[in-house]
Amino acid sequence: MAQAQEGDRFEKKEENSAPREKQLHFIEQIIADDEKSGKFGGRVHTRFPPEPNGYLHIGHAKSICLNYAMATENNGLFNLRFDDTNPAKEETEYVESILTDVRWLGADWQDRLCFASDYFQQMYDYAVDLIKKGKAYVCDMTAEEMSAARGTATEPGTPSPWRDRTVEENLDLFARMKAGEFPDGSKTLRAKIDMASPNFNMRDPVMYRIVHAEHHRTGSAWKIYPMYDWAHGLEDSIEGITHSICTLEFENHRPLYDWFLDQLGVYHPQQIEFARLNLTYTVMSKRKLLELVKGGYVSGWDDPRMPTICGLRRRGYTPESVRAFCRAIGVAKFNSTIDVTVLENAVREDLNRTALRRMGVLRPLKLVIDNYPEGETEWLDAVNNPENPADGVRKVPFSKVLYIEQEDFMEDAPKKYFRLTPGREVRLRYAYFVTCDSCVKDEEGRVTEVHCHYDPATRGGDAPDGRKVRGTIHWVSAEHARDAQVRLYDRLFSVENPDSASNPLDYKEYLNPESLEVIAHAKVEPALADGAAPGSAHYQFERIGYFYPDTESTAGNPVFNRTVSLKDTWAKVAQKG
RNA sequence: UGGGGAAUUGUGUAAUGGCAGCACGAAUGGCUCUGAACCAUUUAGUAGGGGUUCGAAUCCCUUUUCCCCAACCA
Repeated sequence: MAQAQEGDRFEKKEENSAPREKQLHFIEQIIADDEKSGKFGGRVHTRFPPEPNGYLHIGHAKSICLNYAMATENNGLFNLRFDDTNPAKEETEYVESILTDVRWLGADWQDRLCFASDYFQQMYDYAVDLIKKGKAYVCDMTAEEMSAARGTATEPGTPSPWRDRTVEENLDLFARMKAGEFPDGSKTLRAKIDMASPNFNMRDPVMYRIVHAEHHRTGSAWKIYPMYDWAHGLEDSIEGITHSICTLEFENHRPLYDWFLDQLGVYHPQQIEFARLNLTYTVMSKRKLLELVKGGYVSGWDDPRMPTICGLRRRGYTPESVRAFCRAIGVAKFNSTIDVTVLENAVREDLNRTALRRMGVLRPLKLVIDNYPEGETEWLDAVNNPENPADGVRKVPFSKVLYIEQEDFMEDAPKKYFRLTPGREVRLRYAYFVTCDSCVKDEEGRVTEVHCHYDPATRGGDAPDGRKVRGTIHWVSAEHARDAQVRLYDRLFSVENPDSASNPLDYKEYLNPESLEVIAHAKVEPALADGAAPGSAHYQFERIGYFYPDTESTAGNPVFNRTVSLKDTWAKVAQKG
């Protein structure tokens, strides 16, 4: 290697070792470049454009977070816009839910709540303009005829017999379409582009169709409705959007997006496509989610097993955790599938910092402390959140008879089992050290009761002589325990990708029959029952997992949804044998 | 059999001709009044083949695989 070249390399190295800017993903890079070149006058304005025909899911969250982040990180603006151009599928119910979900996620559209339907007149005027330019025509073909004339991948389509109508005739017909003179499906307005284009989207695409239906906002004012390709670029243009971010399947549509805006000579935003989110063990298409709801496979859009925003919310996911997840998965053009454990870890990380610790026993087993005074109750201090001392301490009642978790006792325990087993001393969290003496069994050999004795000197959970115990278990005083229903959720599907070709059956065949387990009578400490109102707090049931009061929960009838379990190293050890 | 995209450790994502890095997972150890959290260490990658170059994940050629497109849906 020559000296000079060594020198070059060294300089490069110096450059690289300088403190580097945050690494940008490809959309951030495009925006940074545009700001540098002054392409949009340094402006950044994004939007999230849902069609109100279903509930938002985690995939939409990726898009919302992306668009909102691009705006806020660049001192820009973010619009929420309903793409309500198809009255047949859209409903106010969906508008309401979308508003709630976007707000919950924390994306703030300020005063820019937009509706495509507000632009219908303007779009109509633009269409008239296009007709006058000889770039659009009214076509009388039926949908079937049009499909047959579209051609194939290798052969061009055949031009519509109506393609060369005069401007006057087109203007007249289009006005009469608008006036409602023609039945559904009898005529369309089409762009006159290129029937031989290798891109089907350019083979004279439909701009307007006739639909005599009630629109959720404009009522029966309109008899014609714009198609997506025609409408979307106009919506972006009208709102002054700079970067129109959408998913990969619209890549083929970009030439058309550009064509319409160019023909009109109006303000022209830039469409950028990224890969939509796929998650293991679930489905993400609106059609399939709708089917799960309508078919009663789940309890509703907000069933905590659903990947919908409202389902995640009801399950106990926080907006912070969903945002952190969206940040973690990145943005690219590669069609990837994210392991659902990434989502689970995101909520664990957030809830570990913030959730209030409580004790609850899912599968109760009676523990009797033989040497503890009958009828006595002590109120012991328990830390609310060791990750945040400011959350303080609460009192937990302790007495002679307790409930512990069935799996925290084993009569014949393997060596690595640190919990209760005859002869072993463990700590009752925040209470006392107890040593197991014996157990009582029923006729079938099931353990019904465990007996132990305690060391009064270990009150609060510390041994004055400094002796250690390997295991600490949670408990609830039997006398003070309150009943709660606990719902344990598992993945909705039993295979990683219910949609994949490697799983040839209908996706519903792969529904996980054990995705919901209801525990009718869990035993929880009083503070949990008192804090069981919906939305009151996120909890960690110590050593078990994170739980969140269900929307049906009341103080008198507590219901907790398990958001996610704690990581369980012991389960792995036990499984290995 | 046309057009448009894409391929980097198990997963996801950087490196824009110059040390293949980061996160998550996993494994191991430490710590611990949660077998959690936390800390430390380890693990493992440029789809294949050619070429250009002092030097290629990056540029060129070629092969393979995957995704999207022929709704009056978005």
